Amino acid sequence: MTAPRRRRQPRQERSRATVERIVAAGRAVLIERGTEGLTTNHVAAAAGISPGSLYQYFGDKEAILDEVVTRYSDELEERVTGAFVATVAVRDPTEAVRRIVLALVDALAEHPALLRAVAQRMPRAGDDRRAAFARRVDALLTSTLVARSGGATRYPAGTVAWLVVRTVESLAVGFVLEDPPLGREEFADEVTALVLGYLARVLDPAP
Amino acid sequence: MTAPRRRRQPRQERSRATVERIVAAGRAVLIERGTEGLTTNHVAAAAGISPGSLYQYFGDKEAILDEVVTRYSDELEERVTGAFVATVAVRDPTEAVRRIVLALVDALAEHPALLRAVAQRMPRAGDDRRAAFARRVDALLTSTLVARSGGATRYPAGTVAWLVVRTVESLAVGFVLEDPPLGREEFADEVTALVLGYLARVLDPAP
DNA sequence: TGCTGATACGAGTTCCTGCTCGCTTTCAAC
DNA sequence: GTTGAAAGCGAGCAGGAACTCGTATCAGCA
Repeated sequence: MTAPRRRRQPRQERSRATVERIVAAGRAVLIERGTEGLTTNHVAAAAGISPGSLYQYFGDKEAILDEVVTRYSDELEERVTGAFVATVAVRDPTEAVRRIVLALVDALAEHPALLRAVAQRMPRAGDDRRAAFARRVDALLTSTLVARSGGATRYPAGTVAWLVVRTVESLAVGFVLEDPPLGREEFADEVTALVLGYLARVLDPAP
Repeated sequence: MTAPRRRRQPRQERSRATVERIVAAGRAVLIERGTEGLTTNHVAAAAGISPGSLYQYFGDKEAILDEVVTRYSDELEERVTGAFVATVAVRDPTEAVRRIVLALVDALAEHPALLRAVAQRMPRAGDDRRAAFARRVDALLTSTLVARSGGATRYPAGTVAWLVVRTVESLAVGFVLEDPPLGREEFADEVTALVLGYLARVLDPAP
């Protein structure tokens, strides 16, 4: 049996605030000290709380990290989704893709340290969170593709979406975390060219 | 002062073999138990050696991991370079790119566990190894691009190489580590289409 | 106001890690 | 055969991590 992720449901307002403080502290420690420096004592100290209190609400250290990552993922997803939505009215595909790419880059660039910490966790096999996240974005893109192309695709849209999403994601992450040889605008232009070049080739019924 | 990476130069044949056993054991433990399970005791046990003997040749645990990662990187680089070389004679760009992609995927797929362990280390900021590796592949691609295009590029070849290399690399890693919705051959075709679509668009002097 | 369960505390327990050091064994050179 | 440096050993040390538990405080209610 694994430890319970949550020990107690906070009932009073006070304890709900404590949970928030713990999560915020976890995020802060992750940003300041990285994955290595994320110890329960550090988190407790940063939250202005005793180590024991952590375990009132979280089964173990991992559960805290999980919560932090989940919220961060949700935040990112919200912004990306927002960019998609804000873009449905944009006729020009180039402009649409460009905007989405920029939204992603900007979202990621807000907390490079957090992104780095999360990226380190990402490649885990059984990580449902990342998989679920990617799948939702896949679905988003898939439906967009189908809508824009009128359903006339040579390949299953899911496959195309998988490639495009991972391409854009990893390029954006790389752009934020490494020091790339191009600027933000230029990056967006290039990625847009990359994506559209591929989509044009793949979506057109007649190659 | 940081610990010395190597303590003693092995003089006798016996000790040189010990170093090899340590590195091999480190690799094996990394594959079997992942980054978490890579403890000095485990490595020593796997090498059939006492913990103390590790420190005759390696300054600390990190130095062992470094050596394992270095050798793995070298191995990968060699195979990728080999694919590039074996491909210079191939006229058809589609076929050339396809072969290189397949070589990369196959190389990565040989030890998914090792790849996962290494990928986890990768996103570290100050990691020179990965940066150096990527830079060498960049250079390789850059020169290939310049050679094939006759020097007539709209963009600095280095920028193009950065994008292409990171795209292919991360797609290949994703293909091996996640469970992707396409097979090996199909994957190679799609990545080739993606890359060539971009290169065609970017390299042609007249769009 | 006094009672009760929820909340918070934090020193302490347990465990396991990386690493050391004094000793023993091996072996090449003389 | 002798010898001394190289190689190897492995119990054990120091440290720090995650986590516990007996105690104290607090908020809301009769």
